[in-house]
Amino acid sequence: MPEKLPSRSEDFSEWYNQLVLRAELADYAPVRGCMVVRPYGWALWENIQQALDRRFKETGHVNAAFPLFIPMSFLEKEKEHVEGFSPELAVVTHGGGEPLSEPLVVRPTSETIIGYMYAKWIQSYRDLPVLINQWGNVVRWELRTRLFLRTLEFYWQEGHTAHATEQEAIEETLRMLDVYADFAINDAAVPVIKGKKTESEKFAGAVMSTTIEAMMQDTRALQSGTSHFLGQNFARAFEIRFLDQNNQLQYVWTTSWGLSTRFIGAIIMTHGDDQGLVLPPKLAPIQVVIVPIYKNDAERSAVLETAQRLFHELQAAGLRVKLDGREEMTPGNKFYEWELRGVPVRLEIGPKDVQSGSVTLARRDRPGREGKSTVSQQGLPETIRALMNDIHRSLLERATAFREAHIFDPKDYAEFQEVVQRGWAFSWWCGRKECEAKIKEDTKATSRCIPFEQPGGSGRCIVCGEKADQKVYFARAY
RNA sequence: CGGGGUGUAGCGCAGUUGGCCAGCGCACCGCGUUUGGGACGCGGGGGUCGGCGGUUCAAGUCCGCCCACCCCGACCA
Repeated sequence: MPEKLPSRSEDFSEWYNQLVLRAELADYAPVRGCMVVRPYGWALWENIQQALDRRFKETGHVNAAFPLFIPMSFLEKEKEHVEGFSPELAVVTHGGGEPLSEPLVVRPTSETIIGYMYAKWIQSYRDLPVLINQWGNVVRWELRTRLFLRTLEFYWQEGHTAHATEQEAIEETLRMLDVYADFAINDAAVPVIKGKKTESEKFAGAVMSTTIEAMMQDTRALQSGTSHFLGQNFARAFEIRFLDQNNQLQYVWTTSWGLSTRFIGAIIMTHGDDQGLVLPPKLAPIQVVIVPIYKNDAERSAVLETAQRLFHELQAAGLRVKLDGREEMTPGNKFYEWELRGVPVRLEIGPKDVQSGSVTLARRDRPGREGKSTVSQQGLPETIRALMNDIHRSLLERATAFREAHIFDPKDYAEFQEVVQRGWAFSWWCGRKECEAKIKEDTKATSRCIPFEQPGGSGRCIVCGEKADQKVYFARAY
């Protein structure tokens, strides 16, 4: 039978790589750094999309689609933007067998081409705000790639909004960060910390970048979603102007915000265990798997009849259910397989259950015997709903407790350098680039965010000892 | 792009100082027996040994070049 997964403690990154492949979330494509998202992985992504899209619609956004190709000159219109992205651009120089008069960039993000269109569409304050989101793919020519975490091409959504006032654009930026945090916590059971990026970590072309940061089980940080206040930078670059109520020509204020398939990596590394994936119930492609157990034909037909009846009952109750009727595989083998693939709830139905009107329930967040219980077939959908809520709650609690146990408040820089190798440091920082750079140089840890939730007061910079009025999370990051 | 490593069946590997027909485990296909935590028997299919060139009577094995991938650094959602 398939060998065991490497354990997280012996080799976390190998655990991750093998898990992605073996759970059939994704596979390596024939192009270096590119991945194929397999049906199971895509189903997970579709559930993420639905959860987010619903929230985008609720907050007044509409979807649209912009081109994959962007004229090179567009990128060059915003100075910081082009400086940030030019090293990682894929550029198309030929089309239809002829050299192009102007190279086309495969979009690394769409601020520029959307800015160009907004300039055409926006004339008056009556046209504002523009609240558009796009689901799509982008390409960034990364040097070191990992499935889901960093690939040359990835799937995401990017929201792009334009507003009449700075205030309104900042509010939008923060509102969408809240949407991400709400999704992460309440749908993915991934606890996140909301905050601001430092100058050196912010998006190329942004005035302010905000982020949700999550801690993986190896204690590294993963930026799981970002929302940017772009000020008038792109408005000026693309002449996005409107006439206000006083007939004055003004530049709009824009925002952009994105969450990518990287989030799948966050789910894997937040909840996964040594048996495999542990998917949060609300996003799991299969929420309940039914494994029938029998020895002979008589048992087989009785068990399958019950299994099918319960399958339809659960399906009718709106649960994503799978009945695993494969004849060639033993139940034990199926248990291992569905555990590897992270299905939150497993239902075992055997002759004894048929007899007594019960089923055996196994919850994925507690592997082995410990997670098993026998429950009545009566009211099974409700029982399972309650169980899934409990699983969600316990995943979130466990991940939060893990994170809290690995956030440190080092007393001095020596201790800082030590703790940042086994967790995050939450430390005072004076705000100077040099101190931030020294940390990166000495420890490979970077500033993750300046959390909105601050202890208040002031302290001394962990590096230079100068007065500091903000505390910052520092961590090694993906 | 620098440092290190690996390329033999889908996956994991073995293959002696070069020697006849390139092997093993798992997976896969067929038949039968099995099935409450990774079943078993029998029978099968599957290979330009990463690529190109060289040395040799003879290359998976020796030499050169190239390619791909993995790990470590510089860039990053």
